[in-house]
Amino acid sequence: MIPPVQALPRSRNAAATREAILVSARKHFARENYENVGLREIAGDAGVDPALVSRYFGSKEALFRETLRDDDKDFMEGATRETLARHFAQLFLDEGDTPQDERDLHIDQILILLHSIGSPKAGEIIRETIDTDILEPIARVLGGQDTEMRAAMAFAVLMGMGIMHNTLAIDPDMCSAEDTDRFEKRLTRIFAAALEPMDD
Amino acid sequence: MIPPVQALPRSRNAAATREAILVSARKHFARENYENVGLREIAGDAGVDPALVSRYFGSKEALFRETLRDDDKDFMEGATRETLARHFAQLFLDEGDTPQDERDLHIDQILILLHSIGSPKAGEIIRETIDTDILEPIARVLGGQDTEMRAAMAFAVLMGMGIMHNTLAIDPDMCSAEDTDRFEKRLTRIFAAALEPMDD
DNA sequence: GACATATGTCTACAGTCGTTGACAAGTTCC
DNA sequence: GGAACTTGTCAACGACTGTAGACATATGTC
Repeated sequence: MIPPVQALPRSRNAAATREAILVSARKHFARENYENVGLREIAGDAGVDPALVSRYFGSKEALFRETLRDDDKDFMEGATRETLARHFAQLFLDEGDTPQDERDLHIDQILILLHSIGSPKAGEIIRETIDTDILEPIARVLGGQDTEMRAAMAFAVLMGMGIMHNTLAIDPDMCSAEDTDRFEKRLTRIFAAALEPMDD
Repeated sequence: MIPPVQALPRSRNAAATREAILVSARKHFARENYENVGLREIAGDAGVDPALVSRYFGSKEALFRETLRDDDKDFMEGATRETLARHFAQLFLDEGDTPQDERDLHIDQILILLHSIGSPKAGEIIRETIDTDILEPIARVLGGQDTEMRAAMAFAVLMGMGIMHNTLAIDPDMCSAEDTDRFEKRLTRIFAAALEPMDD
């Protein structure tokens, strides 16, 4: 189903195999639940013995946490207070001008969040990640009243849409280009309602 | 942690114990992942041998499906095209005039959906439930263009907010009554943006 | 009371899981 | 070439899971 991450025999190199395991783990966690991903599958796709995973990362939980780590991740980059709503809509619609592999990493990481959101063991890790890597950056860009509230609500919308689209695979059929256009317009309108300060 | 559903010894009564198992299952699935809920826990809280669960419901999957079934469930009852946005906001804010136990059942069922959304085995069942029990009723009330799309987007918002609040327990701190008020206003505005027909 | 049936329990199986410790095979350095 | 170290494999443990079949016990009927 999922193509092996690293088929070629790797010369002995701790850093490289560690990375291969991490990449394989990201791929799997982005497709399935925390509890439904086995260390044996991760190791298998990385071309490695399952025991190595435990030894390199300590535990499955630690591996999962590592999976979400990203040193230079700022997905609000380039967004100003005025373009926020459109920025969010683009984020969901997979547009914008971020380089492809960086974008893929971000998408995988968001998918990981969405898939394991209901898992008690992964929950604490996910909560932290959302707090520090997502909500705070959003709130920092926002001005005016209720920055925390608005950030949380906007991300809630993004999350709901993401689950609808990726996890549940429920999509209103948008056959024509006009349909897509109206969807995008409405999406921007919703994000605006969540993000913009109250005017009354 | 979770108090036993039925502590008293039950006289032998197939229908009653079946119901007790179902109630216990609902409680557990509303608090944890599909794979993290064991038949032994469900049976334990129902005061019953684990084997009985398999015998009464056939399989864990079938039990889960039964958990979501509700013969007279129409959570759009009383909503008109004009009051929709407020109806949704009230649904989330736990207001309205539905009787308490019926409301509790609905909330538990929604929590079940949210918690196991990432589980591959429960996924198909959840998808069906959302389609027939939620999206279609919403779309039926809506008029005008893009009824499916608007229904899906409104539910996505509801789902995102629900996960934020219940599963992730992330809430913008709303200390004062005015905070809550502004939250409610914004929520209604978001739902309106998702539900109302485009006017341009 | 005795039988038949419905209801519930007990034991155990086959499978999966994460993790560990002993061992093998490379690599590096003297 | 041999020692010291790193890197990877193997086998297995203990804990857990959903489920099935044999068994026990209560209920209902004659």
